[in-house]
Amino acid sequence: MSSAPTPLLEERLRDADRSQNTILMAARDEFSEHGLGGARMDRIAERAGLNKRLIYYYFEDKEKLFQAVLEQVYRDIREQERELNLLHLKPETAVRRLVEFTWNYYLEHPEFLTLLNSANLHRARHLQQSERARQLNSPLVATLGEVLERGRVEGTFRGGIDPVQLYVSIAGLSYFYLSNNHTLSAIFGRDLMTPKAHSERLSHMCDVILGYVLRS
Amino acid sequence: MSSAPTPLLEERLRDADRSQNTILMAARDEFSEHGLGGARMDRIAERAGLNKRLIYYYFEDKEKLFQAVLEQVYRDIREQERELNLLHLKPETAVRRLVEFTWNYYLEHPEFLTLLNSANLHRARHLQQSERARQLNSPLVATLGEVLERGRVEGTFRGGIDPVQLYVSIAGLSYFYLSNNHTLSAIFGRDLMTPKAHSERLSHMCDVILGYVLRS
DNA sequence: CCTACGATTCACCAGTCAGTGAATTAAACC
DNA sequence: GGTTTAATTCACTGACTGGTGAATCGTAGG
Repeated sequence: MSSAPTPLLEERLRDADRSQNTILMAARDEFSEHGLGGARMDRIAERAGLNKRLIYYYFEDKEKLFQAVLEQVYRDIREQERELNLLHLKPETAVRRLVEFTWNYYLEHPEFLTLLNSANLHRARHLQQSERARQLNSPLVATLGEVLERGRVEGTFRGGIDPVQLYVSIAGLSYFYLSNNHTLSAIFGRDLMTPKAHSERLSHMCDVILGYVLRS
Repeated sequence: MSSAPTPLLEERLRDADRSQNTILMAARDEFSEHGLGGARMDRIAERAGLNKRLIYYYFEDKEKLFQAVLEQVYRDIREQERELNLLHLKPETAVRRLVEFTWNYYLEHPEFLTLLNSANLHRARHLQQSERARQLNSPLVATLGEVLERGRVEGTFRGGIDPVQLYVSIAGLSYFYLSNNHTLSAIFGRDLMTPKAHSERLSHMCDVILGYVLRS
């Protein structure tokens, strides 16, 4: 945004872009840890190391800030999904890679899961207002659809698979395990977050999804 | 709890059991709509039509009230799962029935999903303190384990299936679709809550799960 | 060097929130 | 009918909480 000389080592004391980003990251952490209702604006300011007034200066209010956080995290995951280049892979490899990527992404970004939960608790009204969110996500389904079609023509995949259903299933298998790992661990009396448990889960999910997609 | 004459038509003005239950139901609705952080004790009292002081009289504080709500909803779903009598069914029918039951239960009890999300946001600390929760849930895994073993012996099921993994997958396929339906609908620009979409989802999930469980 | 404007701080508020001490009232028991 | 105990109401509080008006300060451009 600024056309300033942007010194690489010498940091400016005042930098609007940097401050906005710092706030956004602090807000993402606060919202993901406490939910929209439990998040505190004072705590976000403290996390960011910036004055609370700045949050309102840049993001208007708590709701708009939450919306900005949501847009940012969606942008990030879709960006990384695009970099998978599923179209250049053998269909079977492409599906497996999507399963693995989804699992690893959720594992490394637990904040994404809780933020989505908060968004859904509020009926995703923060996304409905945002045109951007929809545009960001349609390419994924299109790509998956092409992969499925290619696999069908090739003879390895069964026909008639709805890419949306499949994507929801792939995401759901990872999401539920990781997002609900605390209740599940408590309920089943078994730690689901050990490296061993993780690799077992990933292998189970690949079995389930590929078993469904592949022609038998 | 009370050994009172419990008149069937003539309602007593004061009834501890009834009040506790009324509070519990009001709290369940409030927590499920707003999350633990967003829930308001005054609103719970208002929903229950009882004085707020009564909540503290019976449930001590907000945290303990939330814990009581969680225990109650878990008791309800496990009770209904037990009534499925999976052990008296053909293994394939049993698994299909569990998938259908899970789907329908989540569909009819959206509050269950949001409550679990809240519980997980708080790392399920409300359940860890509760011995009861663990005891309520172990029978299900045991039952599912027996069904899988019976199917394997019978020759229709593949071997080596972990009942916990399978249960998490069955639950996850329904959970993610329903719990995140608002973001998913917004993102994919497609209403996931029509009757047609529902029956398509159920049929897809049965394909995925039975395709995995059955020997091919 | 100065100036204009955007970035940041400060002090503050009105309303909200979880939680409580003490008074009051219904009902169970004798 | 009286008494005791449990259920319920009432009136409050102190700590927060989201949000803001106005002052101050850094810095880019002239």
